[in-house]
Amino acid sequence: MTAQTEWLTIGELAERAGVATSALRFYESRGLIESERTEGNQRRYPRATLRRVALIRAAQAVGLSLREAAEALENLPHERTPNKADWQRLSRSWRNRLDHQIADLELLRDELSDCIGCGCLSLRSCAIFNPSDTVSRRGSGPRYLLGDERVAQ
Amino acid sequence: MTAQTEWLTIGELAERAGVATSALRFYESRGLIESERTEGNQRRYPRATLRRVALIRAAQAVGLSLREAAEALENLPHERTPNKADWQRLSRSWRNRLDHQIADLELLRDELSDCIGCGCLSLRSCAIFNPSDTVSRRGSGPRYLLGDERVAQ
DNA sequence: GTACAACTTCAAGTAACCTTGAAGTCAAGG
DNA sequence: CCTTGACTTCAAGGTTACTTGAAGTTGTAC
Repeated sequence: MTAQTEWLTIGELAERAGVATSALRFYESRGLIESERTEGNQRRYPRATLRRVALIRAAQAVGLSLREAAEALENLPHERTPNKADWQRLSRSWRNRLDHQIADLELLRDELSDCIGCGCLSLRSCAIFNPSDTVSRRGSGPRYLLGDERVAQ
Repeated sequence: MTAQTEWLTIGELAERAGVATSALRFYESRGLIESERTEGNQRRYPRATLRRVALIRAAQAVGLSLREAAEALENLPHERTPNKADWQRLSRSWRNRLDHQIADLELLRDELSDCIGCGCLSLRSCAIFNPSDTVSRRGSGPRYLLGDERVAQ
C-alpha cells in the first residue's frame, strides 16, 4: 500500500471524469458527491469520486434523473470502493431499464419499418399515428433521448 | 367525395392527438403546425394536422428536438396528406436514428452485463467508467430518455 | 337572450441540468 | 513578494418544452 487516498482537486476530477467543474459543484450541491476541504476551503475529492461521477453519467445514460441517480448511489460509500453486492444490485436494475428502453425503441423501429413498407398513406392501423404510451408522455420540460449526440449549433 | 376538409377546433385536435391545447398553440408558435382562423379568430385545423402532430410526437420519440422535427416536417404539406416519397424519406432517416440509439443502448447494456459478471471492482478496463461518447454528452438542459415513463410524483 | 364552455393573447412560471459572471481567496513558481 | 491560475460563493442566466394564469371574446345549447 502506497498513497491510500490520493486526493483530487476539483479541476483534476473534472478533467479525469470528463465533466465541467461547475457540474461537479452542482452534483455536490445535490448530494451526489462529497468532498473534504483544505485549510483554505478548497475541495479535495477522494479517488473513489472518479468512479462515482462515472456512475452518475452512466445513470443518466440509462435514463435516470440526477435525483434518481442520487437515490441509486445512496447506498454506495463515498470514500471507499463499493462492494460486489452493491454494485451488482445497481447494475442489474440499470440493465433492466436498458432492456425496456431497447424494447421500446425496437417496437418503434418495427412500426416505422412497417410504415416504410406500406407507404403509410392510410395509416389507420399504424401504431405510430395512434398516441401510445411509448410515444406520448406527460409533464413539462424537454425530452431528450440517448442517441442525442447533436452538439454544435 | 363528401366533406373534403373537416376542420377541427383546437380542443378536438388536442383530444384526438393526445396532446394539450397549450402544446398545440406552442407548436403553432414554432411553426410546426398551421391553422386557419374563423371570423371570430378561433383556430381551425385541417384533418391532416392530426397526422402532423402524430409525426411530431414520433419525431420526439426518435430523439429529435422540436426544432429538428420542424425541419424534418418542413417538406411535408400542411393541408394535404404527404406523398409516399416524402414519407419514406422521413421514416427511413428516423429508422436510422433508431438503429443508432438501439446500438448505443445495447453497447451500454453489454458493458453493464460484463460488469455484473465480473463484479467490476477493479474497473480498469470497464467502458462504463471511462467517459465515452455514448455516455458523456455536452450542452445544458436536462436529458430525458424514451423509456422514461415515470410520471407521478 | 343568456349562460357557459371553449376559445383568444400574452406574460410568467416550471422543471431539469447546468453555465456564466462577479467579486474575491488560495497555492505554487520565479 | 508578487503574479497567475485555480479555486471559492452566490446569484442569475440559458435551453427545451411546455403549462398556468389573467383577462377578455366566441360559439353553442337551451
